Amino acid sequence: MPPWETPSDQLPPVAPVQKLLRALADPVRLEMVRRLAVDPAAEAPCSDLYEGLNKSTATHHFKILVEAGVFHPVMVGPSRGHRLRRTALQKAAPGLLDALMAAMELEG
Amino acid sequence: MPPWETPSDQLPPVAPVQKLLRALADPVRLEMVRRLAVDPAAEAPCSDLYEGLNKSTATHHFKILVEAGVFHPVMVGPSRGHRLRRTALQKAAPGLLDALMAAMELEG
DNA sequence: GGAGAAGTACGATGCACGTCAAACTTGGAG
DNA sequence: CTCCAAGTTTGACGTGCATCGTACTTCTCC
Repeated sequence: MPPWETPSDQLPPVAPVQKLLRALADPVRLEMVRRLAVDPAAEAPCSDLYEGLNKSTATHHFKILVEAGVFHPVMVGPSRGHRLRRTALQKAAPGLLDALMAAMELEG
Repeated sequence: MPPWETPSDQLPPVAPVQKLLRALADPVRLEMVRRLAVDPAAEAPCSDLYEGLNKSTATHHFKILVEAGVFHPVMVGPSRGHRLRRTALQKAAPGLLDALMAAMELEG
């Protein structure tokens, strides 16, 4: 079964804090997360999450975010895409995502 | 004027989120922060913040944390040490430190 | 079925960074 | 003053990782 068909209640666990931080501590990935975080649906096709970047580089970053449990691969219409695992993240690191978004908001 | 005499209201600004995350996304440094975070005084001599690590490596990590605005160099009795800049952090990234500590608590 | 778009897989490359050892600095204790 | 403990500085080394180009897969649409 391809990853984008995995039911939401059987997703792999979110990674430990340390790995989570490493996943978020890259400008490209942080921007990817931000874009999904401000999206009401919290999901978007791959190409909506980056710009001016080689496709293979983008895939690399997606992989890291998925393995950290931040993203979950989904189908968005005809294209592949990713969904932000809000509730899982909130459970594993309560308030972390909110804090990051707030901080990014503060500094523009 | 040596850095440990800088008055608390003239400390350099906390780094932008991205740099903050990079500073925290290392197991050694995260542990250093945790130790100060659980300390009521929020300060300790250098040697209390690490173990089994070369001194120069520790200095290297301290430098990164100071430059990110997480630590502030102070004198702790006769030795040098560091203080966790709680309020500055709370202002720059509200809830971030709490979220991290909570997450670490959750996973033991 | 064929063509093209959208992602993925795989190597290669270059730089950042975590680590250490050794030499230097500084503050206290005797 | 001398010695020692505690940190810092500097230089070297190895690994991890972000990036890219190219080749491959897989989907959609005609």
